[in-house]
Amino acid sequence: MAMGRPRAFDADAALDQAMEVFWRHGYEGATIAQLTDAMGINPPSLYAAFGSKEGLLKAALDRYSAKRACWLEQIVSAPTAREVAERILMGTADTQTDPANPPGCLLVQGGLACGTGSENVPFELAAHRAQTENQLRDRFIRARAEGDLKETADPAALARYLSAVIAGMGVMASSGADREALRQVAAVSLKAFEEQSNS
Amino acid sequence: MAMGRPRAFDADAALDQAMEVFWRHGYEGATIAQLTDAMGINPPSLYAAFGSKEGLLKAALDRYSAKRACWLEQIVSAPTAREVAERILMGTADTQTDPANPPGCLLVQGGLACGTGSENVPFELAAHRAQTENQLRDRFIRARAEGDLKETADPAALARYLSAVIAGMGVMASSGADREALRQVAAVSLKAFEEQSNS
DNA sequence: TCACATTTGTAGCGCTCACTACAATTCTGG
DNA sequence: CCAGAATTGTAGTGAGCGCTACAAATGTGA
Repeated sequence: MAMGRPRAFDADAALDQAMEVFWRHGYEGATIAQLTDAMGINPPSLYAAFGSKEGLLKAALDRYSAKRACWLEQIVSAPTAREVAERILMGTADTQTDPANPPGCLLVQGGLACGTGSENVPFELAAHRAQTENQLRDRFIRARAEGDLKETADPAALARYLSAVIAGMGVMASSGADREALRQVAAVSLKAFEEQSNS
Repeated sequence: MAMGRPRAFDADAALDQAMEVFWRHGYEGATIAQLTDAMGINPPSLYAAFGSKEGLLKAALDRYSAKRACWLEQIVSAPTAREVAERILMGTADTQTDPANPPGCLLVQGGLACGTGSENVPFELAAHRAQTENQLRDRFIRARAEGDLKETADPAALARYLSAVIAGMGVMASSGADREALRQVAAVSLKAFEEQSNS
């Protein structure tokens, strides 16, 4: 048996470039030509490795989520629910205005509404956003069990709330809001949290 | 002088239909064929009346904002800042899940990131979103002057916060969140407000 | 009634899109 | 060193995009 010509590009590095293009232009706004240019490969290589434009997006989303997972681990390991909220809100304000990346969040700007033939792209993004919300909810359930959140607090509602604020910050960042503006939003959001907290 | 053949369609009614298409599919996802079908006219009529696809979007956005303006007037006429916040949050939860419209908000799903040639579409949407934020800010400045908000409260930050939460609710609604979920978010958001309020 | 101004419907323009056929290239197993 | 397997670069493919030329239709003013 022969094993064939080896791939001449690094799939993860190429995915990082594709991620940035989707992030900046959205799924429908990103063209194959832009993607292949950024990835430094030709269309046949792209299709051999990822199957389709949508397949490439899914791979990029998985990579995005994988990177994000470590970051989230750090955040939910904070000692109290209030501190989890503070870290994720302030952290979001910083990462969404990090000049190393396009402004905002790939999971928001990637595409909330798409044309015929790409109807499942928005669902795909939503599924990834839900990961964060679920992780927060689980953390807050634990926080309530530990007496760290009031008995009357609703962990799922709090997680959903943070998820909404984070998405909203992404919308603001995508239209040019600066870091200070996002931190202000984070600071106000946090006040809603302190009311539910025992710490 | 002759006045020419009169237009055979109602521009506002046609704009309502176009608005819905942009709302559901986003700017780039909406095709001229879908738009003309929904509007009940042919392409030349569309281009004679609105100039271009982007011109049509702007007209649809203006109409969207005009309708929204009355609604907002009602809201900022509430007696206290806290009640303004409650009305706009709960009202948003309802309108963004109104089955008469596509879910979410046109100013969010219309297009946060677009491809080459449509770079100003996201800015256009952002400008319309800013109208709401400015109106809220002005209302909160007044509220603080009236002693209705604490002296330490920052009207601009509060308006920005509400604007972010509303955008975040739009993101959630676009991916299928139901009315109850949005109301939960609204309820939690409101707690951040009560802390700044004297009523 | 007739010249003129404007809209309408038909048909199709050039262009770019996502995607691929194909042959040359580059590797491994024997 | 060669046969086979996989990737690479070139050069397109058909389809759908935003948009428009053109002639027929429909109104107004003189």
